[in-house]
Formats: sequence, structure tokens, C-alpha cells
Amino acid sequence: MARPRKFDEQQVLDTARERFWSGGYAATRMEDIAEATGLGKGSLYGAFGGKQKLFHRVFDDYCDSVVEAVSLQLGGSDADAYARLSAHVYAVAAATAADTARRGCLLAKGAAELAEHDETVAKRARAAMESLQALLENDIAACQRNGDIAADADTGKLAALALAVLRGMEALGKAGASEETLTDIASAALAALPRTAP
Amino acid sequence: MARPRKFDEQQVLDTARERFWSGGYAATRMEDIAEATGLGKGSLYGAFGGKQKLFHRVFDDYCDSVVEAVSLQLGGSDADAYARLSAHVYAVAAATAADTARRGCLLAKGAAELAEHDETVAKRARAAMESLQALLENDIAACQRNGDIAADADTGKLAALALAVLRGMEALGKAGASEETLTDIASAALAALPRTAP
DNA sequence: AACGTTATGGACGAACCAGTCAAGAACCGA
DNA sequence: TCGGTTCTTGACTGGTTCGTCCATAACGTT
Repeated sequence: MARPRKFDEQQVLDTARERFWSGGYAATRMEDIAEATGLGKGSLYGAFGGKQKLFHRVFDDYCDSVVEAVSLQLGGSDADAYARLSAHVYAVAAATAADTARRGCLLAKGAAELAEHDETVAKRARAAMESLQALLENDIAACQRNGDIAADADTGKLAALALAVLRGMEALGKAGASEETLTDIASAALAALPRTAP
Repeated sequence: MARPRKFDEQQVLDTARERFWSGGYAATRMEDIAEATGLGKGSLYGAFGGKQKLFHRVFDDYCDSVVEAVSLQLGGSDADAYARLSAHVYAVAAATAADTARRGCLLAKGAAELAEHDETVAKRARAAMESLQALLENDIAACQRNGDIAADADTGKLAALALAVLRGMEALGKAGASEETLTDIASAALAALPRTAP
């Protein structure tokens, strides 16, 4: 009945993510996004309402995708739980080291820039962190069931510690830590887990 | 011979730090700082040269003060090295939890916003992180000498891990982690250190 | 094919902001 | 007291940016 959109909404969100990610919220101009997507500003505002709302959409999407990616990496049988945890920690180290542009994680960057003044962003970031912690806790509990981690360890605390290490690697990477430092942290963190007494 | 300044430079830097810290770099206006300090914009530009230069001064000062504070907390005799480390980790947890405004650490916030595009900020942040890691390593080595930490542990790796945990607590705090979570991380991290076998 | 509805795109308006400038003020040595 | 130097103030400039508006285009339904 009406004229259909010429653009794909998800594609526009992906492009906008790219811009917000590399420039930050305040330093990214709506016109940048318009040019990058080939859309006119009118269409952009018509479809997303404005800069803040667009960022919220992008941020939501990003949080979802991070949680989903980790969920895929950590999900599986109890027998492989420790291997998956180990692989995940090393993968984060490698990914952080490979991020030579030092863009870091949009979740961390967005939270750092906006959480203080934007309650929506703050809530979304907290929810994402809680999801990540829960995923880690599930995997650690699986490790326990499989006898890889001491049965008397507090899975909640270990998951919180693991999350802190992962987020800390992220922060150090943004500050320019070397790949060697990051993999050292990864191996030290895994070594520090309370393994089952032989 | 000439008219003397009416303001104290350090005081202006402190006020500017406050503004940059709570608003971020891009979102803070020079006029905000001018109003907050009571100075005219001309004086501000005359004394500091511009927004970027002013931020660099502020950022440098902040990095120095963080490193110095940690240096004071961790310096001392071998006998107390472990107690100082423990106290420091818990102090960071408490400070992060107490930061209800979720401003986090200017070092992390500034690096997140600017490291990608501002080489000066990136270098300064890296230098600060290296200093912090060195302080941690010194303290951990002191723990070893005093028999609190296993003599065969790699102090460099442990220091890197400790730094990652500390920076991770910071990041989680900004995402809204509870005080309980943060102290859990602190205790789990300390428990994960390789203590001397009894 | 005509019509109503929605998308498009670019010009426009208003606000904002970094940085400049000029006129005057304050100080100190002579 | 006077002159030279530096500081201060705030208005001004030039450019930038968010968001709006409107004439036009494209589609499906009748």
C-alpha cells in the first residue's frame, strides 16, 4: 500500500555500530552514518528517531551478540567444559591482542562513556555482564561435575573472578598491553583455578 | 613587572579533571570549565593552549596521582607485603563499589574514549599500566621473599593477572556490579594466589 | 490508472562550540 | 608616579551538528 524501504534496517544498524564503535557516541555525527549507509538524514531520523535512540538500538544489538557468542563458545557437554573455558579465555586474549586499532569492546566503551548519564545504557550493560557471569558460572559448575575443578569451590565467586579477569584483559588491551602479557594473564588465570586434588 | 595570575593553575587542573571525568572529553565544553573555575575563556586558552592540551595535562596529572597512590599503598617491608597487597585489592573493591556515580577511573575512561585516536593518551595510559604492574610485581616478589607466596611462581605473570583483576573490577563496577560481587572477586583473587605450601 | 500512504533526500534553521581578539586592568620596577 | 608587560573579560567568528520540513518518488490496493 505504501512505498517500501529501500534499505535493510539490520545493515544500517551494523554500519552505525561500526561508526559508534570506532568514534564513540559523542564524536560520531549522524551525517557520518548517513553517508556511510548512503541514506539521507530524513530516512535515518524517520526510521530510528534520533541519535540516542539509534545508539540504544545498536548497543542492545551488540550486547545480545556478545552474550550469544559467548554462549555458543561455552555451551556443551560437561566433559568438555574445562576445555571450552580454557579456549574462551585464550580466545579473548588473542582477540584483544589482535585488535590493533584498540577499539576494545563496544560494551565497555559505551558503558564507560555513557553509563553515568544514560540509565538505559547502564541497565543494558549490567544485564549483559550478569548474563556473561551466569554463562561462566554454568560452565564452571560443569567443570565441577566433571571433576576438573574442586567440588567445594564457590562457582559464583569463581565466575565473578573469571569475568573480572576477562574484562580486565580488555581494559589492558586498550591501554596497549602486548599479546605476550595478555596470554600470560590468560594462562595465569587458568592456573589459578582450584583444580581437583589428584 | 607584569600582571600576576589571579588563579592557581593546579586548582584549575583539578576542576577541569572533575569536568572531564564526569562528562568525558568530547561532551565537556571549554565554557563549562571556564564557568566552573570562574575564569574567562581567554585566560583558559592563554594558560593551557586549548582543549586537547588541557586534557593532556589533566590526564598526565591523574595518571601520576594514581601511580603514586598505589605506590604508597604497596611500599614497605617484606614482612607486610602480603597484608598490603590484600588491603589494596579490597580497597579497590570498596572504592569501586562506593563510586555510586559510576564515574569509574579517569585513566580507563580516557583511554577508552581517546586511546584509539590520540597517541599521546595511548602512550600515557600504557606507561601508567606498566608502572602499576611493576609496583604489583615488586610487592609480590616481596611476598615471595617473606614466604607468603610460592617461591617458584612467576612474579611477572602474577602481577599481570593481579592488574587484570583490578582493572576488571573497575570495568564491572562501571557496569553496575554490586559491592558484594566486587568483594567476592577480591577475595577469590587473593585465594587464587599460589600460597606457600605449609 | 488513480489514490492514499509511506519512504527519500537534501535544503534549512537554530543552537552550539572551539578558539580569537581587542580593550582595559593589575602589577612591579624604576 | 609612570611605563611596560602580562593577565582578564566577554563579545565575536566561523564552522559544525542535531533535528525538521517538504517536495517528490515508489509502492499496493481498489
